[in-house]
Amino acid sequence: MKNSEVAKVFQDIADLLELKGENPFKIRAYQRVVRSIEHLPVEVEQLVKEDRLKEVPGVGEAITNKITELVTTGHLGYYEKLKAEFPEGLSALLDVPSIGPKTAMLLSQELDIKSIDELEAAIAGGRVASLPRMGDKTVENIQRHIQALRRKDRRIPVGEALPIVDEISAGLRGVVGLKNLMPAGRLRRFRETVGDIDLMGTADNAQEVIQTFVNLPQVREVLVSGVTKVSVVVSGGLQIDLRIVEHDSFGSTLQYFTGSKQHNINLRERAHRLGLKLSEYGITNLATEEIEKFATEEAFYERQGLQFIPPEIREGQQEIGRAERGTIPRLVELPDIKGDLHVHTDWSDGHDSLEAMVLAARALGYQYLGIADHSAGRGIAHGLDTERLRQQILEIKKLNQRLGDIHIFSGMEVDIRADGSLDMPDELLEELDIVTVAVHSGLNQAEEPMTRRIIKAIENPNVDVLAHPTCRLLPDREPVAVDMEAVFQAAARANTALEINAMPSRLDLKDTHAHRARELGINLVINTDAHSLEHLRFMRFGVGVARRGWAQAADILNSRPLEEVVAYLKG
DNA sequence: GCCGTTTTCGGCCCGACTGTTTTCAGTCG
Repeated sequence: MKNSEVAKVFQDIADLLELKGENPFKIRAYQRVVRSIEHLPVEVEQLVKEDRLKEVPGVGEAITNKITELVTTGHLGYYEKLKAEFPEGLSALLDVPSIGPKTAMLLSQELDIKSIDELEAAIAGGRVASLPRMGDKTVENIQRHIQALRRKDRRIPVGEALPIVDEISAGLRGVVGLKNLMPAGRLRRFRETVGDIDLMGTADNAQEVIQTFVNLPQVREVLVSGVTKVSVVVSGGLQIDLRIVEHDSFGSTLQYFTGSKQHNINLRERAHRLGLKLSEYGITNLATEEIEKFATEEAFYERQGLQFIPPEIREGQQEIGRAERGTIPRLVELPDIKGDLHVHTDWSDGHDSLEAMVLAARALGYQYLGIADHSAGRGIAHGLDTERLRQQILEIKKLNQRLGDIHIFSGMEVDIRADGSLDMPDELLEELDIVTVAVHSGLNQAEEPMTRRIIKAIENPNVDVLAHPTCRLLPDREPVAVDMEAVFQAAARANTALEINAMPSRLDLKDTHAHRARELGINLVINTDAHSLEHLRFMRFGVGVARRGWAQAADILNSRPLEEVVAYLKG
């Protein structure tokens, strides 16, 4: 049973306990476990086998027993019993913002409503407004939220959101006295998708910033406009909240709005034990009632005796304990990246020429670039056959002689066929500097053959890198069915590197996978898979994923200098 | 249901907003 399925069951349990009006702390305990499971680098099933569930934050004896029952029998008695107490589908009402457990139960008990459709019908019939504490405004509000939910409430990939922030920031650059403008929330933590954008900044004159902001050409609608906060919808339907705060409390405010929620809860619980109270305004000494303000996050963490915690790892897992002991590593950063080892050119389905891609990489300050056009099996992508690949190898040789200051690796993104064989003969692969392999077709294979297929490719001695290992596409296409733990074990044995594909729609490996691969000592490589010059800039998204997986520069193959990469590829 | 430099019981993060209220319940982030 997959972690996501286990997490779903416990999320359901939390929802049902809410409907039941259970002890809120018990509910929170379940919610905490859901978040822990979602961030787990290993499969829950494996932890059960090794009797290590207790190591997961928030998992105690009772939940250990429940998880064990669930993954070993595929069934959880407690959950089934709980479900039977409520009408099927009732918890779906909780998906509507402004409807919580109390309202959902009221609607269910008084009006026998158990779906969003039924709720809409009841509103239209005026039956909802007749309930106690249900005024016109409340009903209107619910209706609006249902419509928003129907219209489009999907999260967008971080790679689409960040360029919007860049544009907005550019538009606000002219405002005098505006400082510290930056995103908070999921975006700052580089979660792979975001629902809206939180922007924060400090200013001498908040009103001036807000006025400029609401008049930006991207702004389509202003939802709320207050003294220090404004919410707008930009073209494309994305909501952006901008908050302007005081310079001297920016640190604690930014920290608060960056989250994650679980990180902040853990931080506050700890602060409480130290006699302190944390809020977005600063740190209050509980004994003296005095409040201390913090202009920077660094100072905010330091006051609590903690090492600075990078936003990408603030997920309420191990990070606070590590910060206490001062053992948070220096995570990889964009400037550490010395090259890109997976780009396409117009030899296959890329937009730009080989030389143009090389020059663009050089302009980014890279020491090397790996060409990885498709193999012939990708007919639709003008994949290269053996003849054209030989020509390209020659072309790259000439270019390497002509340009002294950047090294070009000749390589290929070779298709892994359904049976695990490669779409290019081994003799030719031996001539290449770097061989990257990837699955592009037959994505619906069952887990067992798919796993065998990928492992067979990983174990080919000519293969250096497995690209976008799960083939998922954000926000819609699910990853292929594959036993990732088996893939990791095979990659570790064969010393094959695994790619973190930085394309915003891929981000594959994802954070938890990168974490696990790193634990096993597998080399990671962050590639853009660029199909045009502009795509080379996707690198920062891959770096974000690597950081979320706690990766250091030493874990990333393409953060090493040219000589070391050459040595690795020869080995 | 979890957890411990107040350790096996008694706590459990914090503040704001909204709407329906006349003192607060419910929801959210």
